[in-house]
Amino acid sequence: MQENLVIVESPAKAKTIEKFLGESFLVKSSYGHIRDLSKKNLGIDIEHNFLPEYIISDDKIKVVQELRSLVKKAKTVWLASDEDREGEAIAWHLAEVLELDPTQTKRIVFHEITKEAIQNAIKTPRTVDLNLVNAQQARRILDRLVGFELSPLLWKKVKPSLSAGRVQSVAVRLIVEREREIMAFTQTSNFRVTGQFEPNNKEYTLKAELDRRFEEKEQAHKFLERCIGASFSISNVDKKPGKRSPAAPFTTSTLQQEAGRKLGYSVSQTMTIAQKLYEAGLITYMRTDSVNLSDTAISAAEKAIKSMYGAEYHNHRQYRTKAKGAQEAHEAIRPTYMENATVEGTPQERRLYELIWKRTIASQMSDALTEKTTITIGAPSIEEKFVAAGEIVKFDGFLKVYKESADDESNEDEAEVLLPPIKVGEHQNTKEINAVQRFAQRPPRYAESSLVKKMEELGIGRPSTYAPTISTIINRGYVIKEDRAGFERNIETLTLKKDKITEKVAKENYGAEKAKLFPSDIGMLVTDFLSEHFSNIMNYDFTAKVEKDFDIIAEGKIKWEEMIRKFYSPFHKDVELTMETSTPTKGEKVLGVDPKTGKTVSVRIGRFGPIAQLGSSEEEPVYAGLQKGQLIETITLEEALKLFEFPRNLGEYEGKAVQVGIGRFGPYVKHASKYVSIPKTDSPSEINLERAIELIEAKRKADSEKVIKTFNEEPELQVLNGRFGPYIAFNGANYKIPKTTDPKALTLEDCRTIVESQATTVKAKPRAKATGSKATTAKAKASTTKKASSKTAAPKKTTTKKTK
DNA sequence: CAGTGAGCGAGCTTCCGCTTGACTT
Repeated sequence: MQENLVIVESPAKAKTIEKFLGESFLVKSSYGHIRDLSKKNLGIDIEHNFLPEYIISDDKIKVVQELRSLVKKAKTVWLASDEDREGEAIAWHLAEVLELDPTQTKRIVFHEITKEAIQNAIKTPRTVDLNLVNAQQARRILDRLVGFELSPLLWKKVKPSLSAGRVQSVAVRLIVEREREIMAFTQTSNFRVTGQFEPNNKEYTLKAELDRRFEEKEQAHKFLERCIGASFSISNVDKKPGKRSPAAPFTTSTLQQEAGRKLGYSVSQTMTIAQKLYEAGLITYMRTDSVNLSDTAISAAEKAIKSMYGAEYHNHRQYRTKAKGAQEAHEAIRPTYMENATVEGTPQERRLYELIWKRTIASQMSDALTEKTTITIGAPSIEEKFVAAGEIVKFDGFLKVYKESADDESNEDEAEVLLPPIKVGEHQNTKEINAVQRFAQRPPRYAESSLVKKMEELGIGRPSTYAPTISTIINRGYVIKEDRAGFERNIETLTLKKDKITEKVAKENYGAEKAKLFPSDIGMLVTDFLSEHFSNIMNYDFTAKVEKDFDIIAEGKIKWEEMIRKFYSPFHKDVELTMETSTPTKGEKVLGVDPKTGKTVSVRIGRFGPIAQLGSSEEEPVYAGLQKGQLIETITLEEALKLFEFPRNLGEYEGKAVQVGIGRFGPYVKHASKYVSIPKTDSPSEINLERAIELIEAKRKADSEKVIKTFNEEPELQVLNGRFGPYIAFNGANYKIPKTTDPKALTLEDCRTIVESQATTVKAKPRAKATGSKATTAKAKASTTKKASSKTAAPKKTTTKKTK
């Protein structure tokens, strides 16, 4: 019987810590917060000094029950939640619920999971810091007040089920404002001049850029004219040493950014994979804002670097966290064992692990040493100079392992350029000089990861909420994550070659977006509404300001109720005033008059999204939904009028009408009550009958090929041809067919084997029907289903989670 | 992987931060 009960936040952590403590210690987890404000109402009694009503969360009732009985048996209870505001509150709630005296109960903390750190912590316990707890209560209550007073306002004035909050509303604002910057951006261009030079013996070619750009084509042309016959020579050669230093180890935010840029993972994907690595004991905790590495980690990294790369590659470094509002309860995200450059696991897990390993190791490596060479080329008759710049790496240092990537993908000149040995004064012949039109870059749209970066900069949100916040603003329909096709533009080029100037126009694609965040109409409308009435909360530094107050509460200098009162009185007045005075808004905008019918054309937000309306509401108006990518803010009268052209009648095919329409999933052709999507390459307003028939026939063909195989003995099982290739459909779930297998040759027995082998890994949710019991007995018989039992079995069983 | 419009009204929606599973809608 253990006489000590230690409670931590995470079960994985509990497992590791238990190993470090003696036999007399039992380590359990609270699984995060165990209580929260009641959700049935506000959960705060405003009349009674903001008295919070805490209740045990539904999913924590069992946890609390177990802890209660363990507490009874234990002599000493140790509250070992994280050392930050939230962790302190968890400890306090535990003390309250488990009926422990918070002024007596032992509270311990550690920042790294090592035997030494934990034993040290046990030696130096303190009690719960009630001031810090109060700071957390203030944080929690403020967020509830803001969220639960603003959201109903939106239901009333804009649309039901919407939401607003200190974090999400500001995140949406960032995206809305960026979009408006892009709308306001006017494209400018200039002419960039580059020259290729070579000496008389043609030993090398030098590529150099002119030190000025020209606004107008005529200027560039005149410059090229001046170059004809000019006598160029090397006027200067300059060499300078440079260096580059590695980036700090990963925090949640930087891991999300790099995994997004380098591996293409979404923020939530990254977190799910990291969670797996953490649970397997391969990395430290993945929700952290700290760049700190423990002493043991630093020396393990040193050992690994010296043995793998040599002593000259090692450089001891200590990093400081600079993120706003960082609480540093954990270490940076790093491998548990530095000597393991790779681990076992799924390809995704392996790649993320390697990224973490490289980043951590590189952070303890030497600077890269470089040499920058700048060569200047000029002619007596020409004022401007050509400059060739090159950089070579003299010592690669940390670059041997890791290079950070940038948000904008436009650094294609990063490649190492080795410049030839060159003498000052050497004559250069002009091989070719080009003046190429260059367009200024518009501001970039946010990707998930760059939004997280921005939020962290502003101190909005925490490592545990970045991913959920992005899901929220997408689920509420404020923001859309998608790809958009680019546009085409002309690029003018002037070329001087053999004393002749020629002009050329080339086409260039630009502005294509991949997995970027776009604001929706509702996102823009809500942002404007909130900004108008609650500018303080929508301010980018609102969180930073209240954080300062929370810190003062944590120091015990003011009471949390006072701080909340000061915030709430004016805030609540604004809410009431807005509720009474502001008129409900659907973002309606009149675009003009339809020249054909003389009726008014307007756009607004309808029940199912943005719509265009032809005619006033009294006279049975015609509606048309806006298309993907169209916004109320920017749609023109002409674009709106086009929407009313649908559905278009193209004529008849096989005696039945052929129509073109635009639906929820984009443009489609309708024929004999069947629908065929129109591909992006076709324009729905220009498509003709002939082409439509082509699409109908193509769809028929695809449909006829859809069913590859069926079996009489088992009608529920089918081999089908889908978007991603052939697959097996069985009982409402789908199973992939190995690439090496010919789907046509599959027998029913083969199919059953495939279904069975994937039943546990891919499909964790087969339809729970009467067949369910049959399926499980079948599984129980099969010998390959160890995984199944551990996954479907109740978690209380200590079936080993070893899968490899 | 499937699918292609919008009446009426009652009842419900919602926050941020800690943590993992559960498994239908």
